[in-house]
Amino acid sequence: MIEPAQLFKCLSDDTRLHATLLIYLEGELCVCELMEALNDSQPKISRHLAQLRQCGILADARRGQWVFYSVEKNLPAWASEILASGSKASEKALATFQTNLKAMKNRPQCC
Amino acid sequence: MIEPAQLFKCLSDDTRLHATLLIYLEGELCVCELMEALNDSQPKISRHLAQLRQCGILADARRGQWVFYSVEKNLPAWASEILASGSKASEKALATFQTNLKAMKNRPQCC
DNA sequence: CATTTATATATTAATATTCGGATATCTACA
DNA sequence: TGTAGATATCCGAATATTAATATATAAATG
Repeated sequence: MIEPAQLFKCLSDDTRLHATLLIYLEGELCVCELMEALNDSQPKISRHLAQLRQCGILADARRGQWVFYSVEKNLPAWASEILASGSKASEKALATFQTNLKAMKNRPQCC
Repeated sequence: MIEPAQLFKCLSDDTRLHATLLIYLEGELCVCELMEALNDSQPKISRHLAQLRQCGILADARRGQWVFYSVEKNLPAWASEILASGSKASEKALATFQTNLKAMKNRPQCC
């Protein structure tokens, strides 16, 4: 089970914070979508997602070529509350990332 | 104004997390009370409190020999929500710290 | 004043984190 | 097979964080 300080540490880096919150809002995203939305390199995104998975915050599921990340279903209530509060706090940045997502060509889920 | 990732970084260390939440619950605590409650050294407690103050999470007020720390009044709503969720998550540890506090002899506020 | 108590800060050494670039793995499909 | 696309991991360098120890400041007290 995840400890409070561990969750906070995971969310203390902008790449991890924004990836987590965007996935929280969108339900499920793959690495290439996050690269596009956050405008970051593949190894950087992948490395941070691995950390979030290892801490039990995100779950991954491979479907074909893609690996989709979603928020771990069994997250404790307090952790979900923190994601909700964080989403409110990062509203503006998240809106930009969602705009980037919508502008993305050839998104995997469309196919 | 404090940024989400910055708040999370402040709360990602157990000393800072526990000090912040205990102050959040108790209203106001001085360094020597936190030393007793968290069972940590004076320089360690003081250094972490300074960091929390610099980030705008805590406010300090000297009264006589003692410096009392409290949660910054103008904290945004999302930040207060995170403290509330964190308190729930750390309920057990906080109960222990409160027990330590009650057992402390010569607490400054009593005088 | 001199001393004591409370708190803050500086220094140093150990450890941790982060990123970029290179490379490896895995899947789909010709 | 073999090639391409998507993702993961490894490595080294730069930077940041942390704790412990020592020292400094500030207020109370005799």
